[in-house]
This record gives sequence, structure tokens and C-alpha cells, in this order.
Amino acid sequence: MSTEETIEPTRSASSRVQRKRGRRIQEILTAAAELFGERGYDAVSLEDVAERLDVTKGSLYYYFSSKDELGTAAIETLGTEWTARLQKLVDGTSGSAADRLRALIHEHVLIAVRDHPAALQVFLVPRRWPHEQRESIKELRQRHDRLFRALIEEGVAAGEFTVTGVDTVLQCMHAAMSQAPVWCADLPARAQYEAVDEVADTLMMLVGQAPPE
Amino acid sequence: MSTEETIEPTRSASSRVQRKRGRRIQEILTAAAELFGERGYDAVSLEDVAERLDVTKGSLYYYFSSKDELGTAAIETLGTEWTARLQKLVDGTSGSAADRLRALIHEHVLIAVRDHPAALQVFLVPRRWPHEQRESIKELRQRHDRLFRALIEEGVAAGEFTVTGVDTVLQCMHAAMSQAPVWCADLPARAQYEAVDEVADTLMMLVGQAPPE
Amino acid sequence: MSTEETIEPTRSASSRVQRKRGRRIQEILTAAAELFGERGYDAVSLEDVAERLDVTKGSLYYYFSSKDELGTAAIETLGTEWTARLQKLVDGTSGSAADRLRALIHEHVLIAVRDHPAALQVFLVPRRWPHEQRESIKELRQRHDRLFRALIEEGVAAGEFTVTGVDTVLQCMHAAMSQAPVWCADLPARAQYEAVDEVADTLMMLVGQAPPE
Amino acid sequence: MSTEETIEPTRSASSRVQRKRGRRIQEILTAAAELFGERGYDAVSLEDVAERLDVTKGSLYYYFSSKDELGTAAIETLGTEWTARLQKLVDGTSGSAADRLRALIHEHVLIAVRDHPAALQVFLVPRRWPHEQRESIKELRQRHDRLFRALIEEGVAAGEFTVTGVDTVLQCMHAAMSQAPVWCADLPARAQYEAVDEVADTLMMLVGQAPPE
DNA sequence: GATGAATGAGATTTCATTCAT
DNA sequence: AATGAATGAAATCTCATTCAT
Repeated sequence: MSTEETIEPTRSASSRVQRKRGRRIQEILTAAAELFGERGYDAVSLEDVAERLDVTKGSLYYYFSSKDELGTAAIETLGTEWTARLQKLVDGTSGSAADRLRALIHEHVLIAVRDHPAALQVFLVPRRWPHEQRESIKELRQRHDRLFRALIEEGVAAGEFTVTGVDTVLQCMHAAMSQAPVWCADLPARAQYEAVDEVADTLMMLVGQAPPE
Repeated sequence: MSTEETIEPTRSASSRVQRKRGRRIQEILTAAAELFGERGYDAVSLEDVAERLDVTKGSLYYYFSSKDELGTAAIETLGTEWTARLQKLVDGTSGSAADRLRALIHEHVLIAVRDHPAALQVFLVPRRWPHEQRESIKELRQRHDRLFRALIEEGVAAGEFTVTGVDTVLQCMHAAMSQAPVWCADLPARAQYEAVDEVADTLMMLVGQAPPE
Repeated sequence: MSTEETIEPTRSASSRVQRKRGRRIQEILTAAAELFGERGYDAVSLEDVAERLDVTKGSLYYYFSSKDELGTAAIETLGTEWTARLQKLVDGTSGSAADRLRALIHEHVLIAVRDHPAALQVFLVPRRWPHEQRESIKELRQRHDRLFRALIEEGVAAGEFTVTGVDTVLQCMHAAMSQAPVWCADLPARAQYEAVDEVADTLMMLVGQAPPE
Repeated sequence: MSTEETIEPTRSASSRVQRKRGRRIQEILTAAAELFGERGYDAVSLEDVAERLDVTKGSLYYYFSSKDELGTAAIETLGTEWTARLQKLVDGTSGSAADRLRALIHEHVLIAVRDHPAALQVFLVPRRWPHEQRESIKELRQRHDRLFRALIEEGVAAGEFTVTGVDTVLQCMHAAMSQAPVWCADLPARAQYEAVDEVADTLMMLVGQAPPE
């Protein structure tokens, strides 16, 4: 019993510390991802990141050994979280391929516009990132694409969709969705929601689905 | 008379000089636009630009009084040239709105992929540019959009096109076209041409045009 | 009586703690001395020292209040231990001044090469140490020199040795002995021992002793 | 003729610039070598170097792309100049091997003590330098050693010298000579000269030459 | 006793900009 | 027109030190 008493606190203490560290890292990554997405990797200084977190530059180095590493990690978290949300949506939705694809597009754009108003840029322009990060970006992009590709192929197989080529449709869709936050940024909240809806309708046309009405 | 004699050579000399200056400026702008497109404004140093031109940093200041000015000018030339080429195409083509729009899209993507790989990025992510330049970019973007918008509205009016909303369609089209060079960059020359064709077919679906066959 | 009973265990406990503390300090000093010797004072960070000991930086501050203090202490222990070993050798050896000097040199170089590779550098280049430590180093150096000086003067007085000047001989000897580990570091174990022997023979020539054979 | 007039100035202008650049680099290297020698590589900041030259830190990067590179170059110049001076002395001296070796030792120590009061340290403790530089140091050291080795071997062959082993003698000599500036630094000018003389006499004993008188 | 976190001063490095020639 | 040199501000990065737990 006494053993348990001694060990338990120790163990939980260590893991509490671990969790705390994890949380801190997430905070940093979130802030960083936001800034990088907003202004681009090069335009963001560590000072900027530190300031948003209200710590000093030096502290960042306690968690990440370089700006590049922070950049890579930021992308990774961002992409992982995003993909997870979309995956969950796909898993939880039923209906025709069209219904589900539309929901997926809608959700994607909504996340982009509402939650990460600028972070998506990161996935659009890998050319601007240092070498290391590009791989990271590519991989995330692929994970992301798989969700869409699966649905599109399903719809095509079922005769629901008409497409020129799946790859090209995917690319165009992705480009448009990622760009959406840029032009929706300045709209008032309500208009934003409508805009997202319209984007979804518009992009459904890429697989041959006529707009409603 | 003697005045003319003296002045004439001077004038033509001076204009020869002028022309040479103009040519030099064009060279610089082309190099700069390429680099800015490839790596983003911040990631490009004047040293990089100078090196590509095989001159020294200092020389650039003979033509442009700051990096920002060079940036603005580079965008402007790029956009102007581009728009001019598209305008010419529009003027020289006849047929249905669909035919002309498809030709326009095709040309746009072709220029992007073949002639200015990466440079188009500039128009996609204005957020990464210093304030001053954004206006410049926006304006060019508008000039550019007008070409497309006119054709789309014409098609809609003629009952040829079905759209969700012209603005949204324009944005999606633009995003996809500008993004094309990124994913087409690695394809072999022949495949590139086919890819461009497919992009055009795909984007025509945004206005309700079914793909060929 | 009751007092004694209470105090005794306390005292021994406290002294056990003391001993443990002492041992920990020794461990730290040894690690630090090695590192300082290997790379020089400035090139060694407390992080380096901590890592070698598998503790955190912060912990070092429990034992030493600054890097400088750690540095001074490291030198001091190193020097004290070293001098003690040599002193013991001198005390335990008899024979001619030549025999004893040779044994002393041999032992010195052996310790340097085998036990503290690099640590001796510390005594060679005081210029690289912060002001405070230099005094410390100088004093140790003197204590150290006294052993050699006594023997040399004895040999000179006895007519055994011929020297140019005792000071100069001492300096040259010291320099060569301290440098030995650098060039012997890469030799295989056996060759190392022979090398040490040869160094001893060589340095004996500085007091006019012809090499054996 | 006119061609000559145009080309000549151009050519000489360019080479004048070249020479000037070379001179500037030498100035920097001299200052850097002094400081590195005085305090050690790590203890010297670029700020220090810049200040001694009365320029800003940034300027140093116009000539050297990193501190390491500056370090390597500084060593190289120092070593090259040094070796050249010794070589010249060897070439210009005649007499017995003993005479010439003594002159060489004398000159070496004199340069060290008088001209580069601390720079020699650099050659003594390569362990403290970043990897790249060590090779550089080793090579210089070898070039340097060759001068001494040749003379010693000549003296041994001629029966003038008695040695334990050439390698060991060389190492001991080198160590002592390089260390000399440290202990001679504080002597008054006259005493310094005498000290150098005595060092030479002392080190000659390493090859079996009895001191004068 | 020891740790993880944070700090702040200072080091290295980059780069737009200026200027004499 | 063009260059080489220099500058200074700002960015990245390092590290001795402090402190709450």
C-alpha cells in the first residue's frame, strides 16, 4: 500500500508534466500555424510567434530546435487535425456519394474559412518552403486527397458522377477550396456562410452535379 | 541648323540609351518575377536577383529605388503582359461563348505552365506581400478577371452556361488555373500539354459544359 | 541522554548526506574537468556537462553557483589530486636525483596520457580562462612546479645535473609534459607506454642526462 | 593605341581593386589571428574582431562567410607567414647543423614572443577547434616540423647530435617553443631577449648539445 | 535534491540600403 | 552604369542563470 502511495504520485506527476509539455507544444504550434498561414513562412519571425504567445524568443527553442523544425511541426499538426475532422465527417455520414462529397467539401471550406482563415495557404504553395518541409506537406496533402478521391471514385463507379479525370478534378477542387478563405475573409459572418455553400455547389459541378433549383 | 546637327545625334544617342535602359529593366523584371513566383517575396533576396542577372546588388538600385518597388514593378509587368496576351486571344477568336472561354482558359493555363512556371502564384497569395503591393496585385487581378467575367456573363445571358454565381465561379476558376503549374511542373512535356487540355475541360464544367465524348 | 539519542542518528544521517553530496560533487568535477580539458572553457556549455552526467542543467546550480565557480573547482580538484599523486611518488622513491626526477616525469606524463587525456591543457593556456580562474591555475601550477624544482636543484647542487637555468628548464619540461597527451592520444595502448618512456628520457636531457645505451 | 589606353586603365583598375581587397583581407586576418591567439577561438566574438578593425560585424561577412571560415583563414595566413620566415632563415644560414638549428629555434621563439605574443597557442591545442580547422592546423604544423626535422636528422647523421627519437624531440621542442610566449609575456624587453636565448640553449640540450660555458 | 520552464543578454548571421569611385 | 565596400537593423540561435514545484 505504501508502495502504491509512493509510486502513484510519482508516476502521475511525471505524466502530468508530460501532458503539460504536450499542451504547451500544441499552443505554440497553433500560434505558429496561424501566423505562417497568414503571412507565409519567411514573413513570420520567431519574435512574432513569441509575442503572440507572450513569451520570449528563447523559450521557443526549449521546444523546437530551429525555426524550420517549428515550421514542419506546425504544418504537421495543422494537417493532422484537419484530416481527422474530415475523416470523422466521412465516417459519420451516409447517403449518396454526391451527398457525402458535398458535405465533405462544405466542411473543408468551412474549417478553412472559419477556423483557420489563412493556414491553408501553407498547403497550396509548397514551393516556398524549405526543402525538409515540402515532403511533410506533400504527405499531408496526399492523406487529405485520399478522402476526396475515394468518394469521387465511388460516385463515378456508381454512375452518379461524370468527370474528365479524377486527378485533375481533385487538383482543381483542392485549389479552389484552399483559396476560398482569401476571398471570403472580408465578408460579414452571414455572407460567409452563404459563400461557403455556394462554393460547395459550384465545386459539385466539377463532377457533373448541376446546382440546386 | 547647327543646333539640329548637334542635337540630333545627341537625341538619338540618348534614345538609344533609353531603349537599352528599357531592355535592361525588362531583363531585371523578368528575373525578379520568376524568383518571386518560385520562392515568394520574402524568401528572395536582392542578392538572389542580382546573381541570376550576373550583376551586383548595387546595380539594381540604379533601376529601382527599393526592393518593394522592384516587387511592384515585377508584378505589374507580369500582369500586364499576361493580360495583354489573353486580351489578344479574346479579340482574335470568334465562336460561341463556350468556345471562346475554353480557349481563354487553355491559353491562360498554358502560359502559366509553360512560360511562367510559378510566377502566377503571385496573384494567388497577396497576403504575403507588403501592403503597398497588394493593391497593385488586386488591381491586376481585376483587370484579368474582367476578361473571364465578360465571357461568362455573355454565355449565361445566351443561355449557354449554367452557373451558381459568377463571382464564385470566377474565383474557383482562377484558383485552379493559377495552381496548375504547381502540379504540372513535374510532368514530361507531352503530358503537360494533355494536362492543360484536361484542366480546360474540367473547368468548363463549372459553367455547366459537359466534357467532350 | 535523550538528546544524544536523538542527535546521533540525525548526525550520522546528515553526514551520510554530506558524504553523498561530496561524492556527487566529485562526479561533477571530474566530468567538468574532462570536458574543459577536451574543448576549452568557453566551448563547453553547462548543458554539455549536465548531459554527460545525465542530469539537468538546473541541478548543477544546486552544487555550484555559477559556471565560473564550477570551472575553478574543477581545476582545483584536478590539480590537487595530481599534485598529491606526484608528491606521494616523490616521498616513496629513493635513489639519485636523476632516478627520482625521471620517475616523476614518467609518472606525470603517464597520468596525463592515460588518466586525464586533455585535462592538462588547462594548465598550459591560462590565457583562455576568465580572470578569476587564472590565479587559481597559477597557484596550482606553482605547487606543481615546486616538486620538480626541488629535485632539479638537488641534482644541480649534487653535481648530477647540468642546466642552463632552472626556470627555463622547468618551463620547457612542463610544456612538453602537458602537451604529450595531444600527440599520444592516437597511439595504440602499447605504443603509448613506450612513448611515455621516451618522453621521460628526452626530457632528462634538459638537465644534461644522456639517454640510456 | 587607343585600345591600349582603354584597356590598360581598366585592367590595372581591376587589379588595383583586387590588391586592395587582398590587403583588406590580410588586415582582417591579422586582427583575427591576434585575438584568437590571445583568447581562444570561442572567447572571441566577431564583435571583438570588428571593433579592433573599426568596422561593423556585418562587414566581416563581406569577406568571410562564417566565423569558422574566418578562423580557418586566420590560422592559415599565420602559419604560412611564419613558415616562410623560418624557411628564409634556414636557406640563408650556413654552418654546422647545430648552429643552424639553434638559429632556427631562436628565430622561432623570437617571432612567437615578439611578433605574435599569443597566436601560437592556436597550434598547440587543436582539440579546441571545430573540426574543419583541425586539418588546417595539422597540415601547417607538419610543414613547420619538416624544417626542424630536416636539420635534426642532418645533425644526427653527421654525428653532431644525440637523440632519443626524432619524433619525440620534435614534439617536446615544439611544445616548449610555443609555450614560451606565455611565460615571457610579462618580462621587460631586455629580459625577454635573454630569455629567448636561454630557451634556445636549453632546447639544444634535447639533441645532446651542452650549454655554452 | 532535482527538474522543467522560462528568461534575457549576447552571439552569429542575413540583408536592404547607401555611397564613393 | 556599374561595382565593391560598408552599414545597421533585424533575424536566428545559444546559453548562463533563475525559479516554482
